[in-house]
Amino acid sequence: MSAEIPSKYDPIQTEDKWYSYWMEHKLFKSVPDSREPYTVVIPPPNVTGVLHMGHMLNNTIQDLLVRRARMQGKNACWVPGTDHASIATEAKVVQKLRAEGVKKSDLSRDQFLEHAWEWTHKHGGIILEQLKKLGASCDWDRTRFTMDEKYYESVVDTFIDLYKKGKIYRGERMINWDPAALTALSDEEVIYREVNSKLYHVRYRIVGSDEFITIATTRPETILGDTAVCVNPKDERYKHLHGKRAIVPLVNREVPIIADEYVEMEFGTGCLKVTPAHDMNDFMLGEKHKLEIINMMNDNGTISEAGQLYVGMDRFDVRKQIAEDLQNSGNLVKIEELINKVGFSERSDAVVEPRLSLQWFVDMKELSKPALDHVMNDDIKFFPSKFKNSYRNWMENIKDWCISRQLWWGHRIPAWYAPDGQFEVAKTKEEALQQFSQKGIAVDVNSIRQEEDVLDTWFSSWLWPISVFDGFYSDEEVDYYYPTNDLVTAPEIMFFWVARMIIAGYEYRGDLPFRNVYYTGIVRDKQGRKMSKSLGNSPDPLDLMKKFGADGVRVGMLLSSPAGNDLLFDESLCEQGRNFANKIWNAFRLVKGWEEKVDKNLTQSQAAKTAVNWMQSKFNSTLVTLNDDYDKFRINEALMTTYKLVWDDFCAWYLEMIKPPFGQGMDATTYEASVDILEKLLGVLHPFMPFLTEEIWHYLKPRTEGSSICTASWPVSSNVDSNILSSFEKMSEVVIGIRNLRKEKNIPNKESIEMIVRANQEPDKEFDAVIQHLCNIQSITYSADKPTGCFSFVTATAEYFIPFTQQIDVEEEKKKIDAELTYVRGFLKSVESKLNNERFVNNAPTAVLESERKKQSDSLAKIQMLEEQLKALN
RNA sequence: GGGAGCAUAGCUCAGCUGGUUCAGAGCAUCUGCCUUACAAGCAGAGGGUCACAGGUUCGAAUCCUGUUGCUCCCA
Repeated sequence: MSAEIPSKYDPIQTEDKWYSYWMEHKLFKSVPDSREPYTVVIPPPNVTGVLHMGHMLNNTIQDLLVRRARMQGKNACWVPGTDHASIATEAKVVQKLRAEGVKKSDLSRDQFLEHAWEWTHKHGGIILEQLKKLGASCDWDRTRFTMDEKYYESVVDTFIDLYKKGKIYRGERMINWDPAALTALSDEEVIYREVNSKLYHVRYRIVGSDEFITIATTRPETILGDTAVCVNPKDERYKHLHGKRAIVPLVNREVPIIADEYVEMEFGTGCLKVTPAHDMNDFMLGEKHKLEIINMMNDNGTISEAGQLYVGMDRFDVRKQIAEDLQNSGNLVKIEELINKVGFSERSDAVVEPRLSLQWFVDMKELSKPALDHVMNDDIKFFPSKFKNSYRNWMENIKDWCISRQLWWGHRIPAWYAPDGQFEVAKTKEEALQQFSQKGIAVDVNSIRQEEDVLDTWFSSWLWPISVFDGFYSDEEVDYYYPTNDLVTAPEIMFFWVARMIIAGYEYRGDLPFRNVYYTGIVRDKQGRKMSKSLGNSPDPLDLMKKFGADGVRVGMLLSSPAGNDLLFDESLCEQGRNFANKIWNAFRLVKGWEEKVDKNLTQSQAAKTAVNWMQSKFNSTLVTLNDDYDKFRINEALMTTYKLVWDDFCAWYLEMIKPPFGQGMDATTYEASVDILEKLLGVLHPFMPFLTEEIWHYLKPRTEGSSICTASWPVSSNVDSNILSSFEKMSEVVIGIRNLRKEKNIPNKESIEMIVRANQEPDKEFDAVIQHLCNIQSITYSADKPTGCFSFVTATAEYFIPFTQQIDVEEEKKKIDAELTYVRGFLKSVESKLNNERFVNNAPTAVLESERKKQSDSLAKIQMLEEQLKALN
């Protein structure tokens, strides 16, 4: 046997073999049937993305949940797919074309889209192939893409529906503008970073006076668009200026001096210039105080005609130039260094420009209400629940959602414009024409044109849990699989995606999209830095899997990642995972090796019988804990529970307890029980380590073609004998005592010894045979008297004696007993101080009191034993 | 500026409704072992003022208040 089964587990060979087997036998395929469904939809990765460590963590957890559910007999359905990721993908295609010397502006929309599709077909789906290496048990027949024909249609239909309901409108609003990508961004696509800036102090002359007022700004170029100066009404320094006017330097425009609580008196000079067209807060001030709006910037970040000066220059060049010009005109008071936060585009990394722009919006106020309520009342549960707070905070202050993007790659907005600018929202040009004519607007096929903009990527992904089941056009699948069960995702996209799926779920299905949301942490490197391409600190997941095996990496990922906490990734975690795999492998080799040593004539030894009984109870009681860990999404604890059950209980204790002495055979009863236990262990291990467990499962017993541990049953807990569990605890104390004694006294393990036990209560002999087996003890005798000429050690309930095999150091022994006495006396003192406290005795619950009294009597007995030992030595 | 969270062993974290000397786990470290499944292993050991200061209580890592430090989200 050992010739066939290698001594080290080799993951590379087995993984591909079993993944093909699983695919071949369609073990992950799901179609609606009479079973309870268990559904998970994958957070669709970018279609042209490659697998990174974040995906590894996220998909390992999903696979774990799905595999367990499948074993529990549920109809497990994990839907994979990809997202068209409009900005990210378009940027990549633009970049690729540029490298080939083609500018996007030289192409027509259709030509560009052709390139984009080509790119998508070439690079799309790589990531899905990589997920298979990880062992992901998705139903690949269901793979969806957010720009699939049907999916595209559902996005467009949703737009039209919301428009008809009055939830979508077109309007001029302050939006985040990306001057590099030339597109609007949603608030969530703006990343704020601290940068070193300069705070320019600029003085404005007061009209009709020689007095100046000094404002402070980090963006002096926007002076060109100033339409007011603002101070805090409570600010004594400026009270005399309320209602007066100031002159904007260089452009010499007269603007009002207004007062508003918004101004912070402590910041800068306590005086603010107001540029409503180029700052969110200034825009609000402008609306409130009815200020003029001067849009002094072009979409590419250069100064427009309205700016009067520096027309056509870039905003950052102007910033330098205007500082000089203000200096020359005598208006620049001083420049301070300042660290402030500046918004950058998530995609192009350009400094975002707040800009007034005509865009499409979703009115979120009403739509979001059920989504808030159903999370707050736990219809949808968040794990960990702390994320409910930020969710509520966001939902209660929700802003309208800017959904138009000035891009080509994506779902084109179904709006049609007449030459005069009037528009109709309709699915097709024909319908649009009809709608125009119904309103008496004379247009024809050639005069109307479709909106150029596409929709925000998230406007398609928010339909994901419905659209993957064709839920907008057919009930068959969606009625069965929806609501899905668990969503596993990163907290970073709680607002982008999770919140909006919940909104769409209630709007279009009248029901929650998923019952539980498990938020994973961010995978960071050992030093706590985010993994990124530029830092080069992210290992390649495929390399890791080659090195440690997919199972090893899976275990490594889960070892230290409690829900919502960041994971400080270190290869040594995968090493630990690989070592665990090897440990299981060797345990299996040991058990399997006994198969040919089974001797039908042998009867089961008492030690083995006890061991089997104990292991069964231990397994069953641990399974209860394990199921509870899963139910509470304590994933890493579920792993640790399993890890200890296998490594400590099964390998370190059980296998040693039943291991026959060298050269002897194994009885059939114990062998069969062991195979049975190992099979159950493989069951609870399978979600963590699918490949290894499948390999061993097939070795362990003859299996029929097509059978798999993937669809074997998750073990069911039964019969927990709590007596044997507590007897085991006592036994392990004794065994550790003997091992220590042997070590201290240099009594080799091979030397068989006697043991005498003096118990202060009815002795627990349950594990005596096991103790003899584990510690090479010839006989255990019980005695009321104290034997002489022995080493000894003491547990809570008994005293153990091993006869001397050589001279002993009396002083050394006395020292040890003294130390133990000191400890137990201290313990007793702390217990008695409680018991002597009348208020404790009167107030503490009976159970607590009783346990204290038990402690008292146990330690009194122990002290007596130790004192006697000491006396005996003297 | 607004909101949320965290602080426990060298590291990563448990510690659920206050109650075993409650101060735990895994890893790392140290010591001894190549013992016939496994050195990717076995047997042991050390290591912490539970951030700080108060308070509530018979009893606080746990509940309350303040302080300090850190993180995240939002503007």
